[in-house]
Amino acid sequence: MATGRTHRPATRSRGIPEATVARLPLYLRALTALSERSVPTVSSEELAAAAGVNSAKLRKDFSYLGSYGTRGVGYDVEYLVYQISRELGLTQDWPVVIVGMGNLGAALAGYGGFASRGFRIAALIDADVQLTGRLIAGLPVRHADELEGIVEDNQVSIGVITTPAGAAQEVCDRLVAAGVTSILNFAPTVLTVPDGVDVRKVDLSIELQILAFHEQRKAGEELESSLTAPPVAAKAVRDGGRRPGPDGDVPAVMPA
Amino acid sequence: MATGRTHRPATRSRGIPEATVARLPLYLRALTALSERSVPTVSSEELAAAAGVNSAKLRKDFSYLGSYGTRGVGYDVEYLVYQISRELGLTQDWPVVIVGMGNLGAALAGYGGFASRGFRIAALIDADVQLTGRLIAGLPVRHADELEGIVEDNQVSIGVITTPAGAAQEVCDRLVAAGVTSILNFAPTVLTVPDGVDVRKVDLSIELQILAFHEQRKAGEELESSLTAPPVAAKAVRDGGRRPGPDGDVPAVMPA
DNA sequence: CCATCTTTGTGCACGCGTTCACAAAGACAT
DNA sequence: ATGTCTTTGTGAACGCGTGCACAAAGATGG
Ligand SMILES: NC(=O)c1ccc[n+]([C@@H]2O[C@H](COP(=O)([O-])OP(=O)(O)OC[C@H]3O[C@@H](n4cnc5c(N)ncnc54)[C@H](O)[C@@H]3O)[C@@H](O)[C@H]2O)c1
Ligand SMILES: NC(=O)c1ccc[n+]([C@@H]2O[C@H](COP(=O)([O-])OP(=O)(O)OC[C@H]3O[C@@H](n4cnc5c(N)ncnc54)[C@H](O)[C@@H]3O)[C@@H](O)[C@H]2O)c1
Repeated sequence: MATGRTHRPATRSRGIPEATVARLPLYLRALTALSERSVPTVSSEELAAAAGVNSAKLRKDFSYLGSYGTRGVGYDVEYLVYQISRELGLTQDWPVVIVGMGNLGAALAGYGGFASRGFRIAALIDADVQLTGRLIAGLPVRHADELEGIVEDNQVSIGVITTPAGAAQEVCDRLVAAGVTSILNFAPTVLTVPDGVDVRKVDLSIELQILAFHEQRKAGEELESSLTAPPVAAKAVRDGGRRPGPDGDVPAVMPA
Repeated sequence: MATGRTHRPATRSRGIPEATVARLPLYLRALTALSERSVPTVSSEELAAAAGVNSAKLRKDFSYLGSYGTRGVGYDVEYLVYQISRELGLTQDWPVVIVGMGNLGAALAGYGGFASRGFRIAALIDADVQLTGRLIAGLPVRHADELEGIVEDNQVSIGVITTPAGAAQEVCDRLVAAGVTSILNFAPTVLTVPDGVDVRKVDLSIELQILAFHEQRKAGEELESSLTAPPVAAKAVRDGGRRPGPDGDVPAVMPA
């Protein structure tokens, strides 16, 4: 997964561990699906399976929020959806600006998963005058000159950067100066920000490189074992035991 | 990140901690930039700053790879680029398929950061016959029926999934059955895969929710400190402090 | 009201990752 | 060579996150 993380050391926001916060959206997604199927209650075991985590971990995560379960029964789905939403701050609207309306920015602008969680696109911004005024996902692209005004007028506190790497720091600085305090950065650069500003990064290239590392390692082990062990058909190894392993694979959130 | 991470317990791949692996691409990026500026050597302090990490951490990370530095001088940039590239498996070509050529898939297909690291797009795949044959980033979209053949013919071991969530597990199963052992998933679903297959996920929505959480917390602290401090006009805080109050929410609806 | 059965909430131990702090290694000047 | 100065490489301590295992809570049935 993708993501890197900002430098947030022992902050332990209001007692909720960072690792737990990162999983809450996962639980919320699973719970929302259950809610849509009108399932009234769910056990930690079931929900954990749906979210792809260990049930003990899930229970401990929920315990940070409070005692919302009923022993012998499980958790009330609707209630939990509400509690987690509230904890994550999703009961309110978060105006967001996207800066850099190239391929990626346009894809994000049209992404439905945005609005469905209370993230409202306040504006799409680009420095290219050719793009100014053009409609993307129904919204007109605004010129970068208007950035400060847009952020201030709309009380935007979250900014998404999808400009080329070279422009990212400058855009970031302007966003922060205008009042943005949370940034989601897709440009492959390290952003420097003042204290109090959160930055999370998504870097596709890094994700692929991590996969490549493990891929290479797998190939290496294969080779090794086929040298040590009697030469089994390589093809069989490639197809290696494909059991529907219950390995709940969680992605990427590393402390920085 | 996008992070979180795979459940890779005591695997400690060849002694290199997972956290270190996740940072190697970061170092590589910084080193590549230095290389392009023809900088011959770099100290752990400088490189750490460029990569946005602690210098002790960087040195420890490198120590897992071997002793590539020179005391009193630093690290040889070119040599380190090569060593890290080799460790990550970037000295070879990795054929990749992208499945689901919608907005996001198209953006990824055109992304330059792909090829620049040895990730070669072997094929773009979509189930929509309307798209079949259409050129995206210079490559023709192939129909999903061809998936297995493409993967086998090109020895593809890395697959990228950018289909809607509902189709992701099925696509994943087919990729794995055809021989793919590493998957980068952009669909908001938990994928179940056999042992030996790595999955990393990138979820924009989760990233935004984590930002929202901290954003809310910041707003809460703001409010708190202005309540603890001499009673400034509460009204001013409500209206002036631009974020809508975090805790002034609806009272809890208790479950049965 | 009591017994039984299910499932939560958590104490505890363990391992990984981070960071500090410093000895040792080497470059460089004299 | 010898001394000084810089910077690496790592031992050690610490803190966070994870998962086991179980007591307690509460539902349910008789
Ligand atoms: N396309 C992908 O799949 C992908 C994947 C991962 C990361 N990224 C990164 O995301 C960023 C955007 O990628 P892309 O493919 O959309 O690039 P792109 O070139 O298509 O779009 C970049 C846009 O940013 C605009 N821009 C440039 N400078 C600006 C400024 N100062 N202020 C406002 N707008 C500015 C440009 O006009 C352009 O429209 C890049 O940093 C890229 O490395 C892209
Ligand atoms: N667009 C974004 O910015 C964004 C951001 C984060 C996550 N995502 C996720 O990425 C995925 C793709 O998003 P999108 O906006 O590109 O959606 P999209 O609807 O534009 O594209 C999806 C594509 O997948 C194809 N498809 C559907 N079923 C398929 C199958 N079985 N095999 C092959 N192809 C199939 C469709 O024909 C379509 O072209 C979604 O799961 C979305 O939730 C998107």
